[in-house]
Amino acid sequence: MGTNHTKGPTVPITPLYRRIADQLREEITSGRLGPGSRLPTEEELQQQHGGVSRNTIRNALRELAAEGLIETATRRGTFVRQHRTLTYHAVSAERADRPSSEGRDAFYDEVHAQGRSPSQDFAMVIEPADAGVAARLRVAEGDLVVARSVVRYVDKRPWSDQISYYAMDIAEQAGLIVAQDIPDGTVRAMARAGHEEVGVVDEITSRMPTPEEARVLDITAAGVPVLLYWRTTYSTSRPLRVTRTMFPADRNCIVYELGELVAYHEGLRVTVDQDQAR
Amino acid sequence: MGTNHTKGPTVPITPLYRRIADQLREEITSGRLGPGSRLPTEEELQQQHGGVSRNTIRNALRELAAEGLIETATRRGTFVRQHRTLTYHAVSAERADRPSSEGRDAFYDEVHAQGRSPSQDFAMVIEPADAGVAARLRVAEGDLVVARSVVRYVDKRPWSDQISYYAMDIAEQAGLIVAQDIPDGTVRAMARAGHEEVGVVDEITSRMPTPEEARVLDITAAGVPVLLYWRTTYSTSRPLRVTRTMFPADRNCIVYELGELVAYHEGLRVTVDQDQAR
DNA sequence: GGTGATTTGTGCGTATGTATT
DNA sequence: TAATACATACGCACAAATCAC
Repeated sequence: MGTNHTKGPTVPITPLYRRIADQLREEITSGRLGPGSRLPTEEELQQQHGGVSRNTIRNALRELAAEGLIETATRRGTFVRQHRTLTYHAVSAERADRPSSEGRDAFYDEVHAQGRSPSQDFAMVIEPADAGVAARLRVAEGDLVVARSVVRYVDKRPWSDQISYYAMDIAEQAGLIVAQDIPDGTVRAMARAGHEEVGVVDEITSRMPTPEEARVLDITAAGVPVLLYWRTTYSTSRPLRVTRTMFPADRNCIVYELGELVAYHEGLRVTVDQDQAR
Repeated sequence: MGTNHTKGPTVPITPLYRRIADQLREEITSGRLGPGSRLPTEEELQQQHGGVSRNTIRNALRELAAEGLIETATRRGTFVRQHRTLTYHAVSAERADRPSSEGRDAFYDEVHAQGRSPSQDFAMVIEPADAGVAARLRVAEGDLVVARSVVRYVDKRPWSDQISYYAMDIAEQAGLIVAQDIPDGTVRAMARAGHEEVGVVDEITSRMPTPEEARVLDITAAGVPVLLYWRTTYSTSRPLRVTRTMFPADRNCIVYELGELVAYHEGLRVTVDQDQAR
């Protein structure tokens, strides 16, 4: 009540909780608090900073969590996040002479090569095209399109959420309207029906996930964005496919390899973590 | 003080602040609260939800801010963020027969074409290579490399933060150790010195910015990640250049156009916003 | 395998500062 | 100048999850 602790009559140009956050951040980025190490408890932090209120400490911690630097676990404490298993998701540039099969084989190969176990959930629905899909597929908004979705897992952990859209006529001709995975790949199925992919346009951006997206991709920590990756493929005459893939950004990296890369492949394939650890 | 408000004896499976956030999110995503529109004040929200505490409302709002959905301004209120000027940053796939000049011309053309004014701050320093640069450039960590950095602006607003690294010997031969922009482009300068870029490896990822990065890129709102884009280029025998570019993710999109795209260019170039608005 | 202690999660209340209208 | 509305900071209480014994 009357406890006026006349402590800060000075003008704290930067707020208290932010100064505390700055101090902790420095501990982390400098390496004194390495990945996986535990921070002091909230109460300890209160005392270390001259008995500030718990809310102030929590504000500071929330700041760092939003930056993706730490994560908290009830009862266990607060920990420096480790951007561990930074398996990178390579997207090789598709070439006209080597069409991939919707990436499925590539995914399996990639994951198997790393000694981990891939799996996936598949679904097919027919639905009206929203604005984004309609514009890319060049159909009218609301036209029915075939949507084939795959959620991929590595060691039972969700890795990517992908959905591909096809115009009705092409889907019918290529036999894509089946509620199962197409072993051979939809790309080859379309090619057999006379629709060969000869060019692609990729759009890559990023944003924070919705709670639903975070749930699907098992993003538990705050401060982890998703990578949004749209691929539109074309035959010589029209768009064939629109694929929208969402990745948790802390576990993935999109890689393009273009041109002559003998010099690249000669050297050892270095998979440095992409500056995630700052 | 002894006001024990025996209000919630029930088990609120989802916390109160989260339910309030869910409700507000629905208002926004459904469009009832459009971009730019103002939310009720915190006090109004308290009343609308049966007189909950202000902290609870603020928790809900912080949730939405961290998702990039809203932003708050002292005294003015809380607003639905508008992912407005979604100018997209096109990165055309470089081809061996058409090397670009470090992107500078491309940037100027791109921005000018949209009737906006580009500008940039340039700097050159010689510094030891960190682990990421060293591995990509295939020099030893700590070896001195030439770093040429550019911060690009569109209408005086920061757009990207880019820094390119060159091995010392190549930089000397190509005359890159000058503290000015090279009008012709460093790529052509290297080519003249016998180091021609014939292949590139791009790595794209995303994370939340550090406060310093947010300051440089003028990212004021919470919940806005940055796109991290590494390009390593190769001659037939070795890595030539490592370029690290950082973009605010809410204003940028990286685009690749690969293969034959007559069908794409025939149709109007649709620049749909990339699902940023959900 | 339960019990208690620890630690974060949620929610309440209050006061004052600061920027803007 | 005054009022408004968000920002920061203090305090408290209890719940829930987990770890150690």
